[in-house]
Amino acid sequence: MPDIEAIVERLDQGGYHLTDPRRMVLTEIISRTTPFTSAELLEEVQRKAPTIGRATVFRTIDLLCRMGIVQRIHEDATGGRCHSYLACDEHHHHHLICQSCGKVTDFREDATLDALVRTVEQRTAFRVEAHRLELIGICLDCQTSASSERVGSRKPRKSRI
Amino acid sequence: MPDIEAIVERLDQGGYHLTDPRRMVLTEIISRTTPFTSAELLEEVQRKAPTIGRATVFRTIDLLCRMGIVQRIHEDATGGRCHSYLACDEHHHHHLICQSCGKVTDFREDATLDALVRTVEQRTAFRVEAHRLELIGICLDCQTSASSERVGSRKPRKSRI
DNA sequence: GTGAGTGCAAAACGTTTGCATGAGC
DNA sequence: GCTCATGCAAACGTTTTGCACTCAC
Repeated sequence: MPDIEAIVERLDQGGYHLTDPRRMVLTEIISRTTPFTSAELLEEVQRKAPTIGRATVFRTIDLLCRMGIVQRIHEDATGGRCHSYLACDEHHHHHLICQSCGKVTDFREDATLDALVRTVEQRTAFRVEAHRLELIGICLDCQTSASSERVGSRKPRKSRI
Repeated sequence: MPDIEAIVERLDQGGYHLTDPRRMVLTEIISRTTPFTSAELLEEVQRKAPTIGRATVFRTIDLLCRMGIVQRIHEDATGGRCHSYLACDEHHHHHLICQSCGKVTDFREDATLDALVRTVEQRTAFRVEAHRLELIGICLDCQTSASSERVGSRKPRKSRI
């Protein structure tokens, strides 16, 4: 949960102006604790402030990504683009994603992971410089609330086959 | 490295025809050992066989994804779309991605990871059902070939800021 | 006042779809 | 011959860009 004042400070230091649309988008972003798509953010921003243009929303997301305030959830090593974002603090951590409600929790568990990395390095002669770990499962809330109704069915998407 | 005969067999069993364009795209896909984007695949396929249409390439990728022969590298829990693919075997494994040459190696290291998962489960009350781990680093080849020239500069992309 | 930021509209992209034609079984 | 698959082009949704205007500093 980043602090809006700290972000404003950093914007200022970077020579960026703090405009009303910027503040609006920023506020909306950091209020979210689950990953959001640009479309969702755009919709919400325009619902609250219809005058704000699409481009501004995208430009603000982009700026915040570059500042490290927002993460592309699956920013990857191959250059592909993904469409989910999440505001998060800057410390190294991993995500625990609830597949039922989409809630994302952070966790840190680097002791075990470091051991794993060392093992893999020895075995493969790879020099590991970064890692990305995501655990996908069911959060406590969803476990209890869905003890009867079957979970495991993700957000329904265009089904084929 | 999947075997083309086995895939053809599975296509057949699924009632799918083995057409020339399909074979062409399939061959191209399984010959790749590093992740590829649809654009790269499309370009290569059309370079070798200009008559093959975009849609066919996309439809073939899609079909192979559904059959589990191709993985969306960052298919995610939030519904976003990503654009990198990789042909890979069906066993559970993780990817070791060379940030210098893009080569992807598989590894399995579930003992350590299982321990980690258990730790996190206890700590967070999350029930973990799946995980995704990627290690990013430098493969042996790139370590030796680039011992003088500085690595760390990824594929140059539109640079901002 | 000046440069950064904005809204708008249009362009650019990657991907999907509808449809008539063509190929596999 | 029946179906599945194809190529084409148009549609679609998302993101970026060009531009004149506006606002924060």
